[in-house]
Amino acid sequence: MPATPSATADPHRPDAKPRRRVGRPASAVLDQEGITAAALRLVRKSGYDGFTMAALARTLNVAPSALYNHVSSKRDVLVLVQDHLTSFVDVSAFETQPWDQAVRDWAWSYRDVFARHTPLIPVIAVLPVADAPKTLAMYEAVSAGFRRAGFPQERIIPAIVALESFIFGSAYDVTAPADIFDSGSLGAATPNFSAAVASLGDQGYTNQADVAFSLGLEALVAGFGALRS
Amino acid sequence: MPATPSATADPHRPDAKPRRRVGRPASAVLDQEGITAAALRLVRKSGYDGFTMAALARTLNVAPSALYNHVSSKRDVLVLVQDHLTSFVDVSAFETQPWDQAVRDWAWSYRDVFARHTPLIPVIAVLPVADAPKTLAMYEAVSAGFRRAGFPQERIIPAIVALESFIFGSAYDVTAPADIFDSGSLGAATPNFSAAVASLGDQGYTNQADVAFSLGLEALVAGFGALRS
DNA sequence: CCACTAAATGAATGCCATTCATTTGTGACG
DNA sequence: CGTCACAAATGAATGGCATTCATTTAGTGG
Repeated sequence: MPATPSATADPHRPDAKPRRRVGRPASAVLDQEGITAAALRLVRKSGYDGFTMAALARTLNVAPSALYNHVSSKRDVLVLVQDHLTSFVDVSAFETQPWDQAVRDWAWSYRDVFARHTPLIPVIAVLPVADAPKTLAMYEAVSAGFRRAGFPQERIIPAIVALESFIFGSAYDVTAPADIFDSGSLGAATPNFSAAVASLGDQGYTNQADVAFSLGLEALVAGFGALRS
Repeated sequence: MPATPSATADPHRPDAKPRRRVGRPASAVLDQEGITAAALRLVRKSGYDGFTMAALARTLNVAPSALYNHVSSKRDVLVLVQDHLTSFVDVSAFETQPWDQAVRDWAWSYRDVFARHTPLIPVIAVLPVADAPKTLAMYEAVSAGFRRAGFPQERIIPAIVALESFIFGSAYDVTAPADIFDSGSLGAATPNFSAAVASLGDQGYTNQADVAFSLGLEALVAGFGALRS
């Protein structure tokens, strides 16, 4: 039975000094699961700017170099976090709902999860699925839903990829500042754009991001729905 | 007449030593335009990994600290590069083609430009338009095209945002490795996904990215086209 | 003519990911 | 039961990075 990684960390006292003597400890302090959990906790608390290998090591009460016995790089840790987060994406609707509603539920859930983790998007987008088992499981659930809905085999992956691209791009929108469309002093030179922006009213940008996401998602669902046989 | 930034750099000889004496030079060596051009050249040659303030300074034959008289951070340089690149996006079809074809031409052009510059996407996606005049000009041209095509004012921005989200996400796909969907040893556990992947044949991934982009784009064009009055 | 400011240098600063030598414990093999 | 390979920790480098600051020099406005 491997030691639970929290066994040596005491969250009550902020002593935090790595008071462990040199050499292999009696029972292992670290493992990938513990590193992943600590990384996610750290990101939630300090954001991706505050997420450094040194800070991660500190929360685990360990020297930074110890991490490299379990992961080979910081990117490796991000991959672990990414895959873990993917398990929070809700694919259950593919079992319980008609195809179009299942896609909606999945897409919103997927966007919401990664809107809080946009620095992972460049990592996910080019990550081989073999390196991320939980992500692969999500694809399997979605693919199965598409097949049951009558999609021709060779359209399933392109449709999922297109949806995913839209989802990733939309995740960034959620985090954009509210005044992103204020043209400032240049507004006079862009009458059409400015008028279009003015017609939006002054809902928060998150809401605006939701409007755009909904609009695009409905178009994709409608367009792809027509492919079913 | 300000000095052209290439005047002091000799691309024939790789001497490269910043042999300039301390103190303000007779005529300014740097300006934002020159920095932007050099940054783009550097990125094309060395990629975003090789793009450091020190390397940029070296190509300009200048000490790194000199850059900070003209930009306030590395991010600032990236914003300059981003805005410059946006002027390469082709919006001319909005003047010459019917709306649907104009959107296609613009979207493909936009994707192709930023597929080679994906590290800029996190910057663009949350950048206020007021900080990027050429980007603003692109939005104006696109907005005008949508208005002329009969879009209701308040749908124009959401539609453009949705298209842009799809475009940014799709730009990442272009750069993904060819074997991104190989499930390796886990393939047995994901029959639906594996079958869908197998049905794709073995075209390169760039082509696969094009298939997905085309599929999604057509769905969005069709869906948004229905909004016109 | 003089003060101010702009634009360069070069020397720090502090942070970061990563590597390496070293120490110590564990488990497998003979 | 001993020893030997390996696993897992420490702590001290290493080299690179963006950025800052004091300093120097040169134009510019009053």
